[in-house]
Amino acid sequence: MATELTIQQVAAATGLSVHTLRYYERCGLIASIDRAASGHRRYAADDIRWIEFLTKLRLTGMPIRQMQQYAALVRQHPDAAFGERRQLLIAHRQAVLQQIRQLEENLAVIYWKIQHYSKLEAQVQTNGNVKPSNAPV
Amino acid sequence: MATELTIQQVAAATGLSVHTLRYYERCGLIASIDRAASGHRRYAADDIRWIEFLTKLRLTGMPIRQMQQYAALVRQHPDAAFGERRQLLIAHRQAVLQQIRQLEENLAVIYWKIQHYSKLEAQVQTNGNVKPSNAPV
DNA sequence: TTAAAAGTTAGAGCGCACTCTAAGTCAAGC
DNA sequence: GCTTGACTTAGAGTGCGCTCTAACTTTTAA
Repeated sequence: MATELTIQQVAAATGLSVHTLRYYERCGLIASIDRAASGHRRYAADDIRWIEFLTKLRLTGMPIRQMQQYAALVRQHPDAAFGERRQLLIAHRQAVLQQIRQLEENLAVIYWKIQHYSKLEAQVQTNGNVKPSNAPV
Repeated sequence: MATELTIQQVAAATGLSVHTLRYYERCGLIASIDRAASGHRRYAADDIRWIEFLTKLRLTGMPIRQMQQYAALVRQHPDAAFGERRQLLIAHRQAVLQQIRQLEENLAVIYWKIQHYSKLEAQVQTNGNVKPSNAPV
């Protein structure tokens, strides 16, 4: 096929480093990549798509271990085990939703604190100082 | 004051381990905690509130380094430097909002994939197999 | 009074996810 | 032909954020 990319091109395309690409292959996240006669890796379009999906799992906080499980399912049963794969993704989706909820909860406190500082600053502008407080600042 | 807690009580209250509490103090995230005559730490209510805020920063992904900067500002200028502290939190808020956006973007792909697996499974139910595809699975 | 539990410190160790190095092979341009 | 840069491997190193250990002291409950 015409579109066979070198490792460096794949790095540029996916945002991963060449080191990380080799690391992912070594630890089983990526199946063995085709080689040129020289032994150099030649990535196919499918490989790129798989790597792009992997990075989405990573960016949503899935640990390498779990990605390895998922990758193993895909590799061992390319045309089956959809139920298992789906279950794994559903569990992950739950984790991500939970993570977003937690971020939003804590973010609310940060919003509050920023506003609080605005008020204190305004006090400094008018009074020259702030009245003592025992609240954590 | 009546409400002076031991390190273990604070661990239970905040969800941090006693190790982490000592570590946070050692690296300057928490100012020196009062000691009993024995040398044992005695945490005041204010300390707990500060630690709770710290954990919100951590849980939203703020690195220890940045928390140290923030803690230093609070410690060095307890009744001033509101502008600087506010700027730091505003920058962090931006980072968190960005993080949430990214999670949501990638989550959409995971949703799609789950649905895709549902369809493939349905195909297996009716056809006994799936038609070959060159899309990454 | 004494055993067990909880506290202290300095410093070592760990798990994760990369990230880099060394020593060598291969490819592309002058 | 030769240099420069990209590629290969196995394995070592890094940074982060804890987490644990060893050796010791203090508190608590039986």
